[in-house]
Amino acid sequence: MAASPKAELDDTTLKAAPVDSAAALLPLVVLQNRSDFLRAARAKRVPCGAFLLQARKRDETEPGGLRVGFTCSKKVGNAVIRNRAKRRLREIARAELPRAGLPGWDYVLVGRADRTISEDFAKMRADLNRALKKIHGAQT
RNA sequence: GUGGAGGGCUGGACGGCCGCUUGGGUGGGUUCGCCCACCCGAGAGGAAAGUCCGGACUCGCUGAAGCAUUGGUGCCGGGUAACGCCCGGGCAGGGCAACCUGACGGAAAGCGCCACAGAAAUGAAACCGCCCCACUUUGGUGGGGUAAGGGUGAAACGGUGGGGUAAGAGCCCACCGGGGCACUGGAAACAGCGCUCGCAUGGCAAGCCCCACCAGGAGCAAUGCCUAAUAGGGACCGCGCGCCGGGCUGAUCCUUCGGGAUAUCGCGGCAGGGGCGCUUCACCCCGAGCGGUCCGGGUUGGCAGCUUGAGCCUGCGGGCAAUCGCAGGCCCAGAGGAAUGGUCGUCUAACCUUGGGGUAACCCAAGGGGGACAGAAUCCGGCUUAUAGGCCCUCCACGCGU
RNA sequence: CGGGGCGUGGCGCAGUCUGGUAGCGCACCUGUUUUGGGUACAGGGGGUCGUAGGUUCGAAUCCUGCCGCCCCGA
Repeated sequence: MAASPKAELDDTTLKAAPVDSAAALLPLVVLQNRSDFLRAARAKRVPCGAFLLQARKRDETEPGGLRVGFTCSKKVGNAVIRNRAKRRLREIARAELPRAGLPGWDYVLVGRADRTISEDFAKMRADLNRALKKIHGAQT
C-alpha cells in the first residue's frame, strides 16, 4: 500500500519546509484522501467544546510535514453554515498549529452544529492550544 | 383617511489588523515543470437553491428519409436559438372594482366507468301518482294511455310562462338555451346578426383513446492531449470461415529455364456479416474473423475544455407589449477536500423595555438588541420554491372635506 | 450530472395499477381461564394515508408543486 507517486506530490513541501524554518513556522498541508481522514478518526480524539480535534502520528515511511483536514457534516447545517464553520476552523488552525503542532502528524478538526459558528473566537484558539498540549503531553 | 390591486428596485454601511484565489507588471530563484517577494487591479446571488423544462457545446454513440414505438405539448396570434416560458387577444369562472384565476382540442370514432340510493345512470323504462275503459263483494282488481307532479341522487333525456288535453307530452306558441346553414366584423380564436330545425343524444379523456404538433441517445466525471505505470489478458455463448478473377511477382512450389501450378498465404471483385426498433438509400468497418455476456488487471496525477457571452451599460428608432434593429462604450469570479474570508470597533433598520406627549394611529428621549433566504462548480433562457426589512410608481372601492 | 424507489395506527407491512368499505401481524387496554404470572380465548381503543393545491359527485388511490429518507450509475 506504499504510495510511491505521492513522493513526487509532496516533494515540494519537504523542500519548502527548511526554507521557512527560519520564521519558525510550519507550513500546513491539507489532507485530501478519505483514508487519511478515516485513520485520523480512529486515533486520538479530544473534544474542545465548539469542535472536535482528531490527531494521528504518521508512520516514518509516510512523507509530508504537518497536515491538517477539516470536516463539517450535514449535521452542522446547510452549505452556508458549513462553509463558515470550516473557515473559522481554518483560521484557528492557521493561528495555532504552526506553533503548537508537530511535523509528521495529521490533525483533523470536526465542526459541530451551532457552537462552531457562535463560540467566542479567542476561546476556540485557547481550546485548540490546550487540546494540542494534551495530545502531545500524553505522547511523551 | 381606511381597506385593497398591480408593477419595479434594493438585499446593511465604514474602518483597523491578519489571510485566500486569480490577471498584469517588476525583481529574484529554478531540477525549466515552475516557485518566491513586492506593486497595481478583480473576486457569489436574486434566487448562485430545487434540478422541473428548453438550448448551446462534445462524442466514428454512423447519416438521411419514411414507418412504428415511447414520451411530451394542447383556445388563437405573436416573440424567441428553443421551450411546458413570455406578451397580446378570445372564452369561462371569481370580485362592488382595480384586478385575479384557468392542463381551455375532441364525449353523434370506439371501449370503459358512474359506488350507495333510486323504477330507471344512456339511445329505455315506470315505484308512488294522474287519466280512460271493463269488472266489482266499493276495499280494490285487470287492461290501456301518460311522463306534468312526488320521491332518490353529484347528475334523471332542454328551462319558464301560456295554449291544449280524458290526463298529459315541443303536441302548438312566445322568450331563453341548443344544433345546422349563410352573411358581417376580425389575421385567427371568436363575436354579432339573419334564416332554419321542435330539438333524446348526461358526466368523466389529470381512464384507455382519437386528432394536431414536437422530440435520436448520453452527458464537462462529456471530450481531447501529456506524464507515470502497464497487459500484449482469461472464460463462455452465438453466427461464420463461400464464390469468382488475374496471373509470373508480392510470397511459395515445379522446371527441360521457354515457361507452368495457384491447393495454401497475399491482391482485386462479389456474396455474406456488423455498425440505429424496422424498411430503403448512402457511408464506414470486417471479410476470416466478428458480435455479445461475464471475470480479472490498471487509472482518481497534470493541462486543455473554462469562461467574450442568445454578454452588460447608454442613447436613438420600430412595435399596444413580449421583444427586435442600429450606433457608441465596457470586460465583469473561475475554485478544485473546493478561494471569494476571519476577527475587532463604530454606526444604522427589525424588535424589546422604561419615561414623556397625543382621543388614536403614532411621535420624542434613554437603554438593550443585532440582521431575511441563502454559497458559483461547463455556460445560457425560463419555471418552481425560500426570503427580515426598506424605497418608488400606477390604479380601485368606501368615507370625509372643498 | 443523471436515474430509481419509499413515506399508511407505537413498529413492520397490505390496499394505489382498475377512485366509492382504510385492512393484517406484533404491541396496547379490558374481561374470562389460573392460587398468581405466562399461554389460550373473547371484546375494544388508536391512523391529518408526508405536505399544499387541482381534477372528480367523491382522492390513500389520478395530476402538479414542495418536504424528508434510501439506493444506484458515470
